[in-house]
Amino acid sequence: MKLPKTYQPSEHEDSIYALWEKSGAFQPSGKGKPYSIVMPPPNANANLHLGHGLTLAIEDILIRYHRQKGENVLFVPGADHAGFETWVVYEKKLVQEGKSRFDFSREELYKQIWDFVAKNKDNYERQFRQLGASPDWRHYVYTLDDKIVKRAYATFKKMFKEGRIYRAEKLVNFCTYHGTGFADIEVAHKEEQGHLWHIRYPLTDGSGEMVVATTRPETMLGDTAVAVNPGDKRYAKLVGKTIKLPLTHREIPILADDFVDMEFGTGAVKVTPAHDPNDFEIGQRHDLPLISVISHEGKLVDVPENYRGMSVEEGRQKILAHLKEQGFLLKTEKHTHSVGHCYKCDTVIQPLLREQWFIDVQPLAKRAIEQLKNKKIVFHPESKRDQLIKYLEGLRDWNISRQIAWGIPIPAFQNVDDSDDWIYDDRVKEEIIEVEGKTYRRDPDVFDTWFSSSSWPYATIDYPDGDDFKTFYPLSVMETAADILYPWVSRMIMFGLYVTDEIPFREVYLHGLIQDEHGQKMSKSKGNVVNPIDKVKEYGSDAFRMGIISDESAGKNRPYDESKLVGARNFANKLWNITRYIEDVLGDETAREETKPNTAADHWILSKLQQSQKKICQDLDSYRFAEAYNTLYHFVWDDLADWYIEASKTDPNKPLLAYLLEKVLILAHPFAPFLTETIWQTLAWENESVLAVRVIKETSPFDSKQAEEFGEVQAIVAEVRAIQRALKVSGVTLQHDNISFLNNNSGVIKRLARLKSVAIAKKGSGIQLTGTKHACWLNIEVSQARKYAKELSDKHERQKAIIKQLEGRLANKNYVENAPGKIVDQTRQQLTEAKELISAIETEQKRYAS
RNA sequence: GGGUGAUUAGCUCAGUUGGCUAGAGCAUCUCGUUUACACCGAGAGGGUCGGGGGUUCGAGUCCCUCAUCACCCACCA
Repeated sequence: MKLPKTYQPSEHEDSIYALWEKSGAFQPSGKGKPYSIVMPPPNANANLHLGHGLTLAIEDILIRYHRQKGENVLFVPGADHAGFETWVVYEKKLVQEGKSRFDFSREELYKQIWDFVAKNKDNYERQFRQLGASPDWRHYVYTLDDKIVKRAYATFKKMFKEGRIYRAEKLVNFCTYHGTGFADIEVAHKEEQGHLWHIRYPLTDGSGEMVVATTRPETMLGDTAVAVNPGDKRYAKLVGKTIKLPLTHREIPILADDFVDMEFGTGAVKVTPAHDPNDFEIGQRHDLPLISVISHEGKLVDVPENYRGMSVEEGRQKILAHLKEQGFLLKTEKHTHSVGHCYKCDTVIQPLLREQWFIDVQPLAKRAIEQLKNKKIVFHPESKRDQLIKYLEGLRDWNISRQIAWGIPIPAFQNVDDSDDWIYDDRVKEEIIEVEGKTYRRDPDVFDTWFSSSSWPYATIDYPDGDDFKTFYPLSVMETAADILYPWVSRMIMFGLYVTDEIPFREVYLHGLIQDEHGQKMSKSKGNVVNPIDKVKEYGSDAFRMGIISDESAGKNRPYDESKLVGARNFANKLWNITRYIEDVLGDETAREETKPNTAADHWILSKLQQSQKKICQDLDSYRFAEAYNTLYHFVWDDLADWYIEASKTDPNKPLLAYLLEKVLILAHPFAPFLTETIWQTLAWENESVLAVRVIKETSPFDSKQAEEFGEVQAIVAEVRAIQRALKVSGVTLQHDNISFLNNNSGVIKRLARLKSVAIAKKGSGIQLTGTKHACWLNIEVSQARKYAKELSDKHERQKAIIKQLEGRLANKNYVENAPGKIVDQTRQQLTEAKELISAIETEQKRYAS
């Protein structure tokens, strides 16, 4: 025996992977229909988590399966510099070392982080190999590669020239800890228990007061108006008058604006255009001045001296205390509201005025929405399409500037003498450039990472002139995590249409989050993170892959379940042992080209193979990974191992066994690439043959009538086993009146049912089987068999119930008239069979009763 | 405030256009060492498909409603 008793993944995986790479198995074949997937680039600097494991499992199953269909397959691997994410990690490291980002110039920081990431990048590439991913590594792309940066610049330039990108001073979501702005979508909103403070604002003319309600009293120092609804009778007379703002004594107008909700609070709103997006818009409509009272460091500035330099929270307390002292604070209410936080450090996001680059997204969104509505892209799950459309419809302009060092520098320069004069230029290594006799200074900011990754589907394959682009675009599938539908998928679609005039991919498959076993989100802080590489080491790469997809359903979050990995490990071992057995039986006889099914079992297993292969292919074509795996599992374990191989032990059909093994290895390959290739290489049935590039072919023909007859064998075996168990007998003989079917299958039945023999006899005494159309009986004394009467009577009851139900159905005129003829016939057929069965049971019962 | 998904066996989940007695894996229990495999084999038990209503000859599946849970979006001062 060449193979050891259990499959030891770690002994084979590395060398098998090396073999694949050396053989060129992962390269596009250049023949057949193009099929392409570009990997969502994982953060090059981070450790893999289960999400990566799932992503690669799904993508690699698709990729390997499409290779097996004979397609021209391109799988592009990549890695992400992950701008802000990595920046945060690096900054933490600096802090641990007692340094800070302020100790270095941006250029120095960029260089340091580049080296820092470079060290970790190899780590993740190795881990992808351990997971069995089969990309063409020659195509490896890093998000800071020249071609990606150039593409980002080309897009920026096009948008800049066409007026799709503009520079403006607007309110930006700003994290005062990290010192950078964010796009709307990056802000993490949280429900918080806060307060609604009612503050008296006295009229300047002394004729009374207004009461405003606010959750952020500290911003009152930047108020430039009080607004009421134009239809609010309570305040109609006051519109046009002015307020004397408490604490600062600044005079501000009372104005009417539709935005104000009469029902909320007091119906009067303080307007702080520099620190609230709604107020900003009111300010624009009414031409109000902008007074910034919070700095980018989160301190109060441009305020009366006694508040200056305080943090927002300190200032709030101080101001409230003063308002109270001076009798301006009318009341304090509890109030829950949603507050934006930095998703990394949890600092409250401040809307701050800042000049940034924005993309005018609605025109881009419009095109995307059109294509989505026309179903030009297929979604799995389908429901995500409408969600995406809704999102795009409400999308506001996208802030793409980030004030961090780690990222792609924005290729824009500002005239030092004219702050409104911005030009595009890609000489980003220069801080100062001269153009047409004017001096320009580079924008110190970098792009939002998502800006460059929006071009990922075509930038990676060399748009516009590369051969890959011409062959493989649009991509076949974009497979990624459901939670980046908005930040990434939406933008790839918008950018793809804008830049290439085509949808970037034909289908989108979104997978859900893998939570911990209790349904909690996995996170470092909770300490419930599972490292996929640990699991690969524990159970094998294939077991990890099969286990992780065995519950997969598009778009659905689901808990991690280690027992699935154990089950998959056992399945891998089952396949291993099937191989050991077949190899042992075959010896040197490995011919398998011509299958000649002889027995009912032979025909039956070929029919099962055909059904299973068809089902697996259909399931994979429709992204039903768990179903496909399940079909494979049951074909291999139940049909092949438990029935066919056991049946074949009496008289093995060697070419057929060899044929079945090869077929199974091919079918199982996308699910268990290492195991199947290891087996294939160990068998060495063909020289220089790599399983990974073999294609799925039509299965061998069989006779379906004979295949069906194996069902009788199974029925007889099952009943004999049941009787023997019930009566605790063994060594019995099955007798029949020279029936050819039983003669033909006697060896198999004897073996599977653990009989002493199958013999010909004249209708004799003993227990007659009731579950088969063939008359046969066991040589067990009726007296002894009486013990079996209970089982028989249970069986009788069950049959009676079935008959009653079927008869009832057929007695229902409406059913017979309205149900399709096929269904009604089926019911009649069932009734006939049930009656035959019950009469056989009754005959037996009478014999015991005597 | 808006949206999406979920609710099926003890646990984790399938159940594709409504149609055999609702399935699987794990767990539990019984029996078993038989030319690969105890990471095994043969079996068994376990479900009023979240509640209520409706459509239909027929509903886990379609419609309405209620409840619970989860997630996402949102500029409610």
